[in-house]
Amino acid sequence: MKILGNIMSLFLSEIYKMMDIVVERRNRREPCNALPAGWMRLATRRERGASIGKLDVCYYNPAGRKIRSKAELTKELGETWDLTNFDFMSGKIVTSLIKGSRRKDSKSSNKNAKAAPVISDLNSLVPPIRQTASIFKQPVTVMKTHKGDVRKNLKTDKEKPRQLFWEKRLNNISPYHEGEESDFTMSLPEIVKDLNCTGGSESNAAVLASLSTALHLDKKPVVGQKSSDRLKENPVAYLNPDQPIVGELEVTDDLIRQQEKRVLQARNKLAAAMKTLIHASG
DNA sequence: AAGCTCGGCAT
DNA sequence: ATGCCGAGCTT
Repeated sequence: MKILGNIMSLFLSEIYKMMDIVVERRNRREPCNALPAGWMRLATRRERGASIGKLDVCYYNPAGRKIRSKAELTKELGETWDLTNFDFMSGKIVTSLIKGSRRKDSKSSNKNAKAAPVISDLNSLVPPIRQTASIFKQPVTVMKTHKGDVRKNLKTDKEKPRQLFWEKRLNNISPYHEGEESDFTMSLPEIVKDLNCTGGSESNAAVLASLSTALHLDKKPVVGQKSSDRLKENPVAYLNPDQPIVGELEVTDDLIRQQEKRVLQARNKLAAAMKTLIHASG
């Protein structure tokens, strides 16, 4: 009986070895690009025992110390790295963890669709969700003061909660191109002004993140924040979450004409480049 | 002694 | 069902 069990587990471990070739390479530390540089991920398949086949995942910090749980990882990185949407098992940032995302699963989507692009890159464009979720169940008492008022109030209060200054959470993320030095900097136009209340020397990155996200995702016009001294004292009350964290933008006709000129120049440059390209190839 | 692996408790 | 960690086992 015992011999049969041994043969069985050997047989199973062989199957899992074969599966690992397709699914995931075993016993190999691999860099994890959802974590800071130098962090490695290791997945190990259990080969014997009652829990045979189970995948154990651990991480190694740049110093080589082993991290075995998300709790432990948070203890080490929580201050410096946003792990809200980090999935410990897969080592990737998972869109399904982001509140409000309703992505179709791969089975029901188009058969011809290519594999999803690196999800962690996409997520740098998604404004992070509110981080005040409590692990404890919070009791709620509904007080009915006026007859018939409750339903009406629920409807008007349905606005989604938002996090102010979520841009600060993108401070550790910077764009880079493979094989190039990652010293990306971008100067903003004169009319874009920091609100001067987000604090810190890295606020320019936050402003840029905020502005580019607004331009990329929102359909509303980007006009900036109404200038107010009270904003610095109480951003919760005076910050407009629909707008990027820059001062009120004053776009003059002159600026528009300047920009038109630059676009025209760029188009001419592109046309010339294409012309020489066609000439050279054809 | 350090690292690996699996059991088993907690959630 | 699954995350987490203790402890026995291996090197």
